[in-house]
Amino acid sequence: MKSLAITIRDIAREAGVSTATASRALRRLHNVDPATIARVQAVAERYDYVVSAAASRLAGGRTGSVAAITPYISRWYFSGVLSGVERVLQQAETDLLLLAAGDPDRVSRIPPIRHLARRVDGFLVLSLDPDSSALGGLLESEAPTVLVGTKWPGVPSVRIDDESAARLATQHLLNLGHRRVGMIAGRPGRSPFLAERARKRGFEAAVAGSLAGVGPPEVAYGDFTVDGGETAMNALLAQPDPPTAVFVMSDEMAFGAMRALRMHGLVVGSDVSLVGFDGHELAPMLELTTVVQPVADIGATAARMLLGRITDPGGAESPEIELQTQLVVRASSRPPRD
Amino acid sequence: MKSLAITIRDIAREAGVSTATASRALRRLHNVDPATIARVQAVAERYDYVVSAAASRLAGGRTGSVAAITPYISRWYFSGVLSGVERVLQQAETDLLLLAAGDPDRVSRIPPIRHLARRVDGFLVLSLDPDSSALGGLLESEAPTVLVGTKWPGVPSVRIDDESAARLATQHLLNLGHRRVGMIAGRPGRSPFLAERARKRGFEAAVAGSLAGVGPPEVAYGDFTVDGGETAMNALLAQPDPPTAVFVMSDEMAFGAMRALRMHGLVVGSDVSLVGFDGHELAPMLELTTVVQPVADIGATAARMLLGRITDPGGAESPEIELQTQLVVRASSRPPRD
DNA sequence: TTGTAAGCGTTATCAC
DNA sequence: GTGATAACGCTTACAA
Repeated sequence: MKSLAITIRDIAREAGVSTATASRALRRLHNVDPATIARVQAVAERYDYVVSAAASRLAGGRTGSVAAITPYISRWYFSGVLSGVERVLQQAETDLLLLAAGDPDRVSRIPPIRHLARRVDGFLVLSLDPDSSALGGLLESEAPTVLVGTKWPGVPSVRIDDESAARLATQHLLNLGHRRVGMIAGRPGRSPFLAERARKRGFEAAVAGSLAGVGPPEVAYGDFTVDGGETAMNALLAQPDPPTAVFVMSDEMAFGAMRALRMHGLVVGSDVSLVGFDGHELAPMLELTTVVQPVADIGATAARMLLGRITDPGGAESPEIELQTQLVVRASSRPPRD
Repeated sequence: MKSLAITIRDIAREAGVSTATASRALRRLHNVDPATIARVQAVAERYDYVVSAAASRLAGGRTGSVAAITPYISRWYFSGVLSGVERVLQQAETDLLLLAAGDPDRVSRIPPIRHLARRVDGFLVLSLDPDSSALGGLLESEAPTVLVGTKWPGVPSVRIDDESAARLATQHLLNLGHRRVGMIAGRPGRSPFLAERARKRGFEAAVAGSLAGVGPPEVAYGDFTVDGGETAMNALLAQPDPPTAVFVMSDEMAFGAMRALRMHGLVVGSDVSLVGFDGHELAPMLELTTVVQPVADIGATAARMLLGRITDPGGAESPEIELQTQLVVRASSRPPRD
């Protein structure tokens, strides 16, 4: 398969410079005559030439791509973040390598970082903690990395303040007058996701700081799925003294909880109040009160940060950016019956 | 930056063979002594060695990655398909390059195929027709390609039978006794998506073939979004003689339509019947009758086909695989009032 | 079946 | 500011 592709040599020859200069000009290095840059760029443009990432990488340059490591692809939060990531990378002409790690509780399916590091210029890690066995070596490798939805000392990150968002959401239920509030979280025990742990803390802090008379909260688990949310709500309703209001850690679980309530002949908002978390497209239509988080922005911001780290690894700072959330109140949360 | 990475030379030396043999052994070529293969593989394993994709590509080998070109990332259908794609590719130790093309009506954001072809071993194209300007050159390039959700002469593809699925869904409404049936499609005019055009045909065929007394169908457009579905339903209700049943081309639009009906004080299923298309997780909870399509399977199948084409380009056949759909009837579709 | 050696297309080093 | 030229790590004729 003879390669008919044109190479940097062709460009160099056509522009009347050496390949070395052509290479520099194409990368717009600073120690090149602006006139030369212009000429080379023009030729490249004319021939519709782009450097071979493989050759560039091999010679010690960039790969022109970054890897996003995510536990899931199709869940609402993750696909939303990835969408934002993609938009920014595309503009920067950087390729996106998608790696689905699968549930962190299960065996990881991610190839070792040191292998990947040869293929990409940097890493975007969604929700997974960098010390996770799935990410073995990420912290040691000096590869530019940005965390999304979690944080880690010395590593730049983009997230929301899950703890205070959860506290506010729960507080909203307490303010309405509810005294038996429950929670639907992802999974029992210590969650592998920092965000989930933070939301748990926020919920507990709100309950602990509330007026006297608030009973110990019931907690159920829905694994962040619709069906799981339904099961969890059923579990809560099976309690001797079920909560009149429930903080649910994701909108999708909240939708499932709504279904459970309906199956029990209960009316959302009247019999049991619900507050979700996410800002899912269907939240308005299902009248779900929820904490809206800017998923696409989160992804876009993280991607921009990563690109910055890649071009300027000197920036020793590791900012931890926190984006804003907003509690949007709808009919699913109302004062208790009595 | 001295590379501390171990190379094929190290492996070759350690195994007592030449780099050429090591290269062959690592790829398990057939003209290598099985004993040699075993020995080399063992050494590679021990040193945790993997070939450099960049070097391999440069030397004429595989890149070990494929590109998925998709209009959207976060919409239900696409994220579901991608999820299936990813699962298969991961097992095959093949990387996934994600390229979001954006809406085909708008200006394309995809880098020219001939550039991409240097970075990947093959293409997976979701929903976009290969003659789309966004995909300029894909058909000419001899790169292995598999289409998803569309088809094209001479190119292998994986899809469902959108036309007959739509016809069956519409027929279901007619069988219930509805005589004024409408449709909510994506966009007016000729859709850039073959699937949408096929669903339109299916709907029209059902209506055309129905008993006398069925009026000319009303059609509205919802751009495949929840909000769009709501707007479209409102448009249908504004007609002098609104339909009593509507075939909606996607579940998300159907959810929006439900919301519109509710806003008008109408009851889904009693006042107006609805049939969606997709099999969205929330369809059961919203009692939506819908055509369920196996999105993850579609992606997985396509990925497997592509991997096959890559390893064996000889397979001159271009199969057009059709996966099965299923009409799941729920409370949103019932006989008309009268 | 295995070895030798010539690239693959770029970047980095070191002169000029 | 620019030009030679040696890598970079691998695959693949061609030989043996």
